[in-house]
Amino acid sequence: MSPPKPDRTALRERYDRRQAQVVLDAARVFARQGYDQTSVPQLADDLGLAAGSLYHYFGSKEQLLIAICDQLMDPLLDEARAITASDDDATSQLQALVRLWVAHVIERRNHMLVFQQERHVIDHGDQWRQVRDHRKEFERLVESVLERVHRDGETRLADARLSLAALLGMVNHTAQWYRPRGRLSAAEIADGYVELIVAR
Amino acid sequence: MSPPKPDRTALRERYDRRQAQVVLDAARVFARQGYDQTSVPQLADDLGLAAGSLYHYFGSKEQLLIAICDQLMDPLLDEARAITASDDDATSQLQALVRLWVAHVIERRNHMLVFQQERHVIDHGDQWRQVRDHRKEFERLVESVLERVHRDGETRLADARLSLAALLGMVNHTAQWYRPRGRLSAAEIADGYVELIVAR
DNA sequence: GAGCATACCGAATGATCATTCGGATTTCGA
DNA sequence: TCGAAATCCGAATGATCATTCGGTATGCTC
Repeated sequence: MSPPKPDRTALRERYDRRQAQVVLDAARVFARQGYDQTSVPQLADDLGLAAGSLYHYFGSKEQLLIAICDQLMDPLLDEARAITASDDDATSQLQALVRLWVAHVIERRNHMLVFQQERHVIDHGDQWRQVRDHRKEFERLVESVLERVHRDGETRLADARLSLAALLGMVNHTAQWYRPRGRLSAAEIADGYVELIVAR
Repeated sequence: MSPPKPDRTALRERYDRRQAQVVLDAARVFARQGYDQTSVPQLADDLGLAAGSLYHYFGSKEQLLIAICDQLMDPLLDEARAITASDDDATSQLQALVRLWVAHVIERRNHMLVFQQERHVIDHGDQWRQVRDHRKEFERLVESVLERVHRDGETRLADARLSLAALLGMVNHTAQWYRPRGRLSAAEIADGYVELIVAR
């Protein structure tokens, strides 16, 4: 792993772009074959590279896995922060948040599948603190919005934490059944989920 | 793998019991460490056995994984069949089904976690047809009950298939957050889920 | 308690894997 | 177009793993 050294901006950008593309492609392969069942030479083959070349972009197979999780969580977390910082009422924030979230899960379906498959590594690994923290922060954002909806008397369930668990479950599960060109759009799915949680 | 040959019933039973216990223990270890990250010698060690001894009960590591999935799905499917064969109205059947299902997911939490982690193997492997078929049949049972609830005009969502996806997501996700001695009982959780889906 | 099938052991085997590295090739800046 | 840096290659390395097998220990049946 040896990214360009000085401030050669153009080179740096090319490197970053290529790296991001490798992450994207690797997510697709891992989602289908499994992270552990995919050897590095085989992965490189699928990406049109040689085994050694991958190590130009990633120090190890595990760091590649971390990069997949970062590519999933970082932009989601950024946008979620923006939504929850707005002045809208809690229920509107919840709807915006779930729409964003579902769209993200669908767009990065492969990342989600890898993320879920490797839950045990993420939960226990030493190098995984940042990924864990980001997931935790995102869940806390959803939780706090949901608690405000609850205080406004607009949740269906008496227990706000059960609402949270249910919402986490259904949204994240979307990655496993959604197919492009399906009957429902991301927004329709998201609005359905919100309708289940929120009392009208 | 050499189970007792003739009809020595007592021996056969002892063998089966021990085998089932190995499956149970293996599920716990795999849920924590991951199936691929757990070597057979290490697994054997955790079970208080030697590596070779495991092969007395299982022809391969993959067959052990299949046994874990069978131990999860088979009893669930049997009980689900009984519920959906009853004369109760659709909504009552749905509640009974979800209660059973949540209780099962909680009781066999480790199996569920392994099942979810190894989704890609189950989906694509050759020896996995039976596990796939059983999962499919269970989902169809839930689907058909849900469709009847829908026809009775008692679902919250206009789309019965979205209700199904949401329900599958939240129930299965329960394995990931439930802790024994938690605030909510299995039945309370199940009833909460049903409350979200069904219009009162 | 003799005889025997079962239950278990653990070192040996062969395959596979992640990673390394010396060098070939390509691309970029000037 | 030229030199240097970046990119890529792929065979070699050392470790790890699933599985096997020849053998011992255990405990049931008679």
